[in-house]
Amino acid sequence: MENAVGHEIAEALVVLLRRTTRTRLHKRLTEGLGEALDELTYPVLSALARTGPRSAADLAPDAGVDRSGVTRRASRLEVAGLVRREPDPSDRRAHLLVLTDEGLAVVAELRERLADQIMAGLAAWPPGEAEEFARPLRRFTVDEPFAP
Amino acid sequence: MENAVGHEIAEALVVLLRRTTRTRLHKRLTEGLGEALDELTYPVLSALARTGPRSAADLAPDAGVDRSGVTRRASRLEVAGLVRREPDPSDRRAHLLVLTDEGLAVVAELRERLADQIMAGLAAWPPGEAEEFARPLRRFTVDEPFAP
DNA sequence: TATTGTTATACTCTATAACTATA
DNA sequence: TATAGTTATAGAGTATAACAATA
Repeated sequence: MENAVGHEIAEALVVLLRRTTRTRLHKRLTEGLGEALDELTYPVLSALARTGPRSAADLAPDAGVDRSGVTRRASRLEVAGLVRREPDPSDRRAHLLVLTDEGLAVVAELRERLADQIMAGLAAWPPGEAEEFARPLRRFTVDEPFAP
Repeated sequence: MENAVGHEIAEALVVLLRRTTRTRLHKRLTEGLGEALDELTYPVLSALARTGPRSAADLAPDAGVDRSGVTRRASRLEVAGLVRREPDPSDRRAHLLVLTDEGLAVVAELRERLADQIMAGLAAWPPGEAEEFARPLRRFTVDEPFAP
């Protein structure tokens, strides 16, 4: 077979990118953390934690929706007290979305859950293999796979 | 930091599982292969190629929708001539979804595209690293990550 | 004139619940 | 009675296009 490695990675990716993989993971992660937190609001919260306070327009590409989508999701998070809106000092048209203390705590909890979940799944792996896996996986995603 | 490896894999996964990653990939893969082929019908075609002829109910979990969703998507593929329905000899309630010759050709083309796309993105990697990455990635997905 | 956040509209896709036929 | 495929319905979420305010 030509390009066997490409095919092997491809097959794994198809499984990993299934819609149900994403949905299951997010459902499990956000379980019991309040109604505001689900598959839709999680990426907004997560992106905000990764990059710090940003406007909806800035956040949109990272959240995977357009700015109207960010508005809708952020409003749910705001009602739940996880996010607040602040005027942007450098642009009076814009608002900055900022994680509240409770929002920060929730993000920390989410990250712990995810990391634990993953390591639990890899518990049967030989020692050191997880580390060896993490490095190229990280590089693979940093290369912005399938970017436009 | 506690469980650093878990956190590292987690961060990479969050990026990889973004809705836009999935959408972009499928859009690029199915480009120019006819209107019937898109993000929705691709998983049906792909699962069918992986497992051989199956009923809609059987296929549903792999396609990530319920059986009514499989019916809708399979009907689009049938109109396009990529899939045909055959009576199930062992159960007269069921129909088997079968790839046509054209469907098989399209799947082969899709697989080539995906594998090429991936290897192109990894072209800058040191020799042998792609192979080292493929093995644990495959194991990771085979372990049914985040299964119920 | 362009871009901000927000909202209303039209559209797509889904799961649910029906339905008939068969196990 | 339960399960097959299919279809209609209701609900959720999106992008698009508007809007007023600011750049």
